[in-house]
Amino acid sequence: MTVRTRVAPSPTGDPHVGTAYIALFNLAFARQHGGQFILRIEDTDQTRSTAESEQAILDSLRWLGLEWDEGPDVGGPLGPYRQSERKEMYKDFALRLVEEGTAFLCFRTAQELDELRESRRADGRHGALKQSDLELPPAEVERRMAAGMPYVVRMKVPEEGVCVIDDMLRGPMELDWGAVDAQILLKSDGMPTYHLANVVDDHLMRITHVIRGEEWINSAPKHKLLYQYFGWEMPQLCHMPLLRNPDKSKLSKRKNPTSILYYQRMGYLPEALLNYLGRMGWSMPDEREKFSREEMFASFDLQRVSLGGPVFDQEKLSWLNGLWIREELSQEQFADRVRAWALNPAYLSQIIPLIQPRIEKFTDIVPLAGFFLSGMLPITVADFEHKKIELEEVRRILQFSVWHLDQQRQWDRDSLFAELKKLADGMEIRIREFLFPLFVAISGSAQSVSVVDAMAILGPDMSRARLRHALEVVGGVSKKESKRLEKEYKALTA
RNA sequence: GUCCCAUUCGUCUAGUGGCCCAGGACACCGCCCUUUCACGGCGGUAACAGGGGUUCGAACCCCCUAUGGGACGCCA
Repeated sequence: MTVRTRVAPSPTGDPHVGTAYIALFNLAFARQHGGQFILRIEDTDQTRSTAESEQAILDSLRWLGLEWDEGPDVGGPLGPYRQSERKEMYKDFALRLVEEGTAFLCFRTAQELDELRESRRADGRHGALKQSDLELPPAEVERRMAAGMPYVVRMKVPEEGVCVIDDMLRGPMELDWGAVDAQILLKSDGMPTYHLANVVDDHLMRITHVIRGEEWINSAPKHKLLYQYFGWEMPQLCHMPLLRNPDKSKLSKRKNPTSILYYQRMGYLPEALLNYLGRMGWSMPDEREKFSREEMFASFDLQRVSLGGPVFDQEKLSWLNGLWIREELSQEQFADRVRAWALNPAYLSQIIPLIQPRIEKFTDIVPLAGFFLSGMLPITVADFEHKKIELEEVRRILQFSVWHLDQQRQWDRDSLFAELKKLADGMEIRIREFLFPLFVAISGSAQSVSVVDAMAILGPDMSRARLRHALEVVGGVSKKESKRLEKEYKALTA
């Protein structure tokens, strides 16, 4: 038995807890059955992943105690799409379907596609585009081909009827073919889409079980059809519930820290975080709350997964982490863990250049740089008093910064400074005044080391969490106000 | 909008037709322990989304409604 999950690097490169969540259940299931667990990083688009972001995912999973097996070599877990012979392989598979008549070349332009979808919607039909919608007169095809216009390979999809997908937890699910697009298999740049790569790889790697997030249910019919077209056996599918924000929406960084790196920086033990993820939608037969990876694997039973999307509750995670710290660590181990957490050369060497020029004695270190070892800072609204900036303006600066930094992909000090400067200029606030609330939010004080350096060291999720926390401390932004500000912000950044 | 998936205390969950006027955990509240606080111990508030069936009997099976979420890309 071979179980696999696929992970996509997030655009910001942060390893997502949802990734670890799915990986955990794949691994548990595989280990329980003495099978292999294969991890693949999927990024045929190559817009998200960099060598660093891929490495960050692998490192984070390893930190959590999740391991994976090598399996049959189909490019390895990292960047198989960079290899040109792979690209050719997928192309060959796609063309094979074209020859067999289950896929076709499509010369439609992006604009035409928009119009087609628009008219379908206007008619009140399903939005899905089928082969019949996409067909062009033969003469037009010839003209476009002769003109060297780009084309894609699409799979043919039944116009109507239902497709039954068997889910290990949900049983048979009936999906309507009418809602399924004639899916693109090969993009005009010759790269496979996820759907094609997914099916081809799984087959080559002899995957027998796929455990993935619920968001994939709707593409299961495409996958099933591809298996049929190729004449391959399809793996068993299992769709796990999605982790949720406190407001029940899909866990997202705008509402909740999602990066494993954040929980690391926050001082959670990997065992505790993994334990907590294991409690999301799953329970031990004896309902105990605290259990190790090995204990979980020993009693694992996929049927005990409950399907309601669990809310990721940091408070309960903290309680569990406290349990692990108190009950599982000797004093020696405790010391080792703290060293590994932050009192290590790699972390300290980032901080030292910032504080060394500013202190007179070592006892100055904690007052000046203690915020590097803290979680949420104990700040109050009084800390934001400033002789030139009204509280209202503080709120505006913090809110704009939160929005702006949410979209920030590069998280080094120079890009951060450049972006914040741009924002300050747009708001017509002098940078030194603009930065004041950020200093308080990030470091807890207006007299501190460079705030952009601090943000770079603390990382995106910790920085964002502190800014959001600060925004709450100064009274938050009402819904009405938020709408008005958003308009203003959009005008600024447009 | 269309399709799909889900729905037990605020949150995580147990529960697969009688053991359930629903059990545990976090959070919250109270008491005890204690020179403070925390830890720990004890106790409390608090839920089967609603309506119809099926059945001697329903949190559990079926249907409808509601609510939440997800998916509808040359993203994954």
